[in-house]
Amino acid sequence: METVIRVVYKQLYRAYGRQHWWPAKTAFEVMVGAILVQNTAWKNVEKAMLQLEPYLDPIQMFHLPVEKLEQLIRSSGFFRIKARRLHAFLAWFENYDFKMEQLHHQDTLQLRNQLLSINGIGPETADSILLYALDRPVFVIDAYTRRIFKRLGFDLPKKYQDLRYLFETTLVKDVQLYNEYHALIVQHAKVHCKVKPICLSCPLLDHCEQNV
DNA sequence: CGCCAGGGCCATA
DNA sequence: TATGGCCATGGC
Repeated sequence: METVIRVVYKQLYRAYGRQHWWPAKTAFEVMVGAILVQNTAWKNVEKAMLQLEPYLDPIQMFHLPVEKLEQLIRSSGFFRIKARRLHAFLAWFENYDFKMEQLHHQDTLQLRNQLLSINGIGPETADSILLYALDRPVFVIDAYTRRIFKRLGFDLPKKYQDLRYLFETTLVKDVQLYNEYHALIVQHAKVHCKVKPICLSCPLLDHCEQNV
């Protein structure tokens, strides 16, 4: 299993190359995007981010009326819930004076627990923020990760923490590596393994039991 | 047209 | 602990 995790990374990197994620200008945008993209196509998030552009500042966004915020992020779906989640996140960020620098002083585990305590931020969103906005060595697990390895015929741990632990102990503890790997998994999912499991051009073909 | 996206919460059993 | 309903828009 551990070997496969490393091999899959090599294969994906060879097939798709460097991904340079997260697609956002600032760390704050990354955090906002991480919430908006929950169970949503990134395309829809892009439109919302465009609407949000004049308010892409934590203080301004926090003081936005929730109804206004709802309309701005409408295209990202679940807009009422997500507006609340964004606001809850910003209320937490206020504890750090809305400053990224303050966040950087905080311990990773502390940050993770705090993020998870915010209503609307679960494991994947928290870890996405930690990895892609705060450059912490945290491996992000998503549905694609489970799907890909399941297709390869492996029985992964069901619990999020266990699966994350597996990746983090198998791979070198490196921010750039975790960043690339998760990005590659998402990129791969966009091209292959979407609905039909059979893909002859799949870079993981040799390992995929569906194709044998 | 119907399906489903880079989840998470909450109510049940 | 483990399912199931729910949230909602837009691309394909």
